[in-house]
Amino acid sequence: MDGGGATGIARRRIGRANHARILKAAERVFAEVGFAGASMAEIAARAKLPKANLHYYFGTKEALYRAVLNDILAVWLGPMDAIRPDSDPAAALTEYVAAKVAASRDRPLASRVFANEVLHGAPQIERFLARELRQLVAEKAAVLEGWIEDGRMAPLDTKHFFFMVWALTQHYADFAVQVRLVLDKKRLERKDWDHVGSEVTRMVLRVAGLAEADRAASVSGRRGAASWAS
Amino acid sequence: MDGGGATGIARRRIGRANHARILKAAERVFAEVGFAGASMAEIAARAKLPKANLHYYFGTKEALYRAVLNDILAVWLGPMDAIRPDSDPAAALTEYVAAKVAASRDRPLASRVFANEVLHGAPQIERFLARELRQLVAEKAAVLEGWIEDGRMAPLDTKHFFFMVWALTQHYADFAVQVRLVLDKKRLERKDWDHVGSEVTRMVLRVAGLAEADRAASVSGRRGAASWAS
DNA sequence: GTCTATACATAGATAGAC
DNA sequence: GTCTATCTATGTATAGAC
Repeated sequence: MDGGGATGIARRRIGRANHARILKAAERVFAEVGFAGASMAEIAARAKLPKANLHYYFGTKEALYRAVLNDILAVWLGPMDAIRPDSDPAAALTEYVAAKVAASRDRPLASRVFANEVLHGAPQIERFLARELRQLVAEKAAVLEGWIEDGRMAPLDTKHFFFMVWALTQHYADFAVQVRLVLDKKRLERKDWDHVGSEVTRMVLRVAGLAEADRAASVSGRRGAASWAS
Repeated sequence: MDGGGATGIARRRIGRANHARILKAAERVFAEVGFAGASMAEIAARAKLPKANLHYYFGTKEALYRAVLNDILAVWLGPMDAIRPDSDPAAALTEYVAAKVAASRDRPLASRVFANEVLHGAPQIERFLARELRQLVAEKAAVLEGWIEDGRMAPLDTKHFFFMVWALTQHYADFAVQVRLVLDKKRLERKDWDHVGSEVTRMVLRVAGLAEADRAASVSGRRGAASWAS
């Protein structure tokens, strides 16, 4: 990591800037054509840097790809923080879905890189999925199970419930072209994304037995608050 | 397409067998590593045929890929036939979901090839998505809208409802590795797939306001049959 | 730290004997 | 119709001047 003639400070500042530029360009290219389809030359062109610089900073194409994935994984699980034992179920799920939809809207490239990796067998993140993700899902699924036992949420398989939320929300990033073509839109505008957010939220809340209609019924006394507990 | 010395019949029989072997091997390789990652040499090895034969039958890698996609598209939309105006909504949706889950279970490779294609911008099937798929969804969405108007189904955005069913069911083929690792299973057995089927069906019916609990409530008189129509 | 030139491997595709 | 040998392009990675 050392060499050159500039001072350490200047070197690091330039280094960080280039590092970030390369990561950004790489995320775009990996998202567009996948790991196998991406070429270092294309990434270098997007980053407006010579090809050799990429190898100077990251060594190999695989190492660069892992760096991109690493950036993604940290961001990817953040929204799950909304699920806590003391949260109001409807509010927590609404917040979780909103955060996941926002992620698909604001970082579709990250979603596609992740999807491509898993689609092809997760060769680079298998351990992450088997450990961190598995552990996190186990924890959050336990929270939902607590809510279900307390009659605060409709009974369901909590792990498959998470699969549903992921599938639904990430679909709008990963299958964006299909969504766009079926809806016959040039691109999704802000209002379209707001609509996606409200529709997905509605679906998730209905699955959890927490939709407006259900809650209204509950409030009006037609269905007791603990009616799911039976 | 003509040459050789064998009779037309024998030639075609051998030709068809090889044709099918190549398509099968190609589907597997394209599913595993994507279009860009697939090599004609690898596909030839899986089909146990010399590389040159692939070019003899299909010309180019892209043409072979299109042939694989073509086989998939026909199968892919079949399940939508279950959605008809005169169907019972709950029965039709149950049948539709069951067929889509069965497709993910029985033809996961086909699902992954399709997912990979769409994920990377659908360069080969853009026209199909913009025409056939768009038209089909418009038709079937209209059927659901009819059910909603008649108070036979909860109100929702019907096109996004289809996105939900696709996302949910195809998730189990496309993200199979993640599902397997999170659930800590070596592989999904028959009973696991049955469980997936019942959970996904339950979720979809709840979204449509047609779940057991809702229907029971409806029968017991706590909620009128037309309560969704308001 | 940066960049040009290049080594070496593998890709898709085809020629031409059988 | 089948298959071996080969052409040409492109890919990753690195050497070495600056």
